[in-house]
Amino acid sequence: MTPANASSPTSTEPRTEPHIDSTGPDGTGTDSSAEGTAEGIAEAYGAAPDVFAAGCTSRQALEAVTGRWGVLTLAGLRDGQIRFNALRRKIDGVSEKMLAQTLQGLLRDGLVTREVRGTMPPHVEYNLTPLGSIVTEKLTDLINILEGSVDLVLQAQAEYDAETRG
Amino acid sequence: MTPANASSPTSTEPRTEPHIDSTGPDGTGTDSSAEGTAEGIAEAYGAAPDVFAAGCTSRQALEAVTGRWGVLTLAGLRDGQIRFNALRRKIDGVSEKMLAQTLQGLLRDGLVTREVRGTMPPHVEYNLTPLGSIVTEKLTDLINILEGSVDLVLQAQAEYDAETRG
DNA sequence: CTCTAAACAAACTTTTAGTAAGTGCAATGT
DNA sequence: ACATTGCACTTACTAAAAGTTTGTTTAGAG
Repeated sequence: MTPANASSPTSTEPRTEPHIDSTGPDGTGTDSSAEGTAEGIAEAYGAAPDVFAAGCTSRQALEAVTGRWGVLTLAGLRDGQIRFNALRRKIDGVSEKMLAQTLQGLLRDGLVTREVRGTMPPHVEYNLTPLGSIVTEKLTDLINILEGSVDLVLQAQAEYDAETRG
Repeated sequence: MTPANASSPTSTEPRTEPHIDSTGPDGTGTDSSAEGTAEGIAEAYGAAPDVFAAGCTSRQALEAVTGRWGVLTLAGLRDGQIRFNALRRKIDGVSEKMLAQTLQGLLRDGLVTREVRGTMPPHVEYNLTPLGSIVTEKLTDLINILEGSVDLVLQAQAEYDAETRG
């Protein structure tokens, strides 16, 4: 019943779509990435985007944002532009690969910008786009709530563990 | 330099901590889950929680919330209590295992409640806790932004793909 | 009686994340 | 002078998640 979705484009992985170019070799067709999926088609015809639908662009974006390192990456950019390795040092635990991949995903969805400065001692600055800023504002709210609720969370965890292990 | 963290407690996986019970066999010690980590200790001494720190409880909670299915699960609960399979049908693409795991993680962190009704044709209702409601509010804002920005995202994706594949 | 549905649990496979190492070049350290 | 370090990545390889399938228990429908 559940349609076996062969390609599972998840979170931060740079999504290289199958790209069914039905417009011919000249490639002048408007190329919306979710082409072929039911939601992609519905979207193209003006249907309301729905995150609960697996193929919806909004869900793809959500996955880029809320993937393992998405939130932290965006939060790391909230104080203005920052270089790759500075961001890496800021986010405790990210590997270079994951940060690069996450940034590429956010870049693709138009949430961050990338600016290459000096040619040779590589200097690259990342920053938020207007969309990225709005999204990051909400994420910052979320982070503040969670940081302010550690006591509550810790208590809930203790209770849960006591019940579970009993 | 980067300390190789052996145990990586991630997102939705029901975290069964090593549980270093230094209080003896009676186990009366207050058991805050991040015990042993630098951030856990700092937290216990009243330091401000920081999501950027790998061992912080707030980050654990963030990972439970923003994990692959966390946001969608919480969003699925925003209209009030709902049964397991109803939630599963609502969230296109979740497997039973993942939904159960995600719910357990959110349950442990005190974001959702679980209520077992009739004993035998299993009837279980899930709902948000006050904390979960606040968090879900912010997530709903985020979702609305993303659903309202599909055109922008689609455009950014097209541009990115054109540049990348060029 | 057989079948379905609910809410999971356990075993197994596939996908994704993390680790380690390599790249090219310049500024520092010894 | 010569090795080392830092920058911003990429590519192969390995560990850890997510996903799939099957099984469980018990009531009610047909």
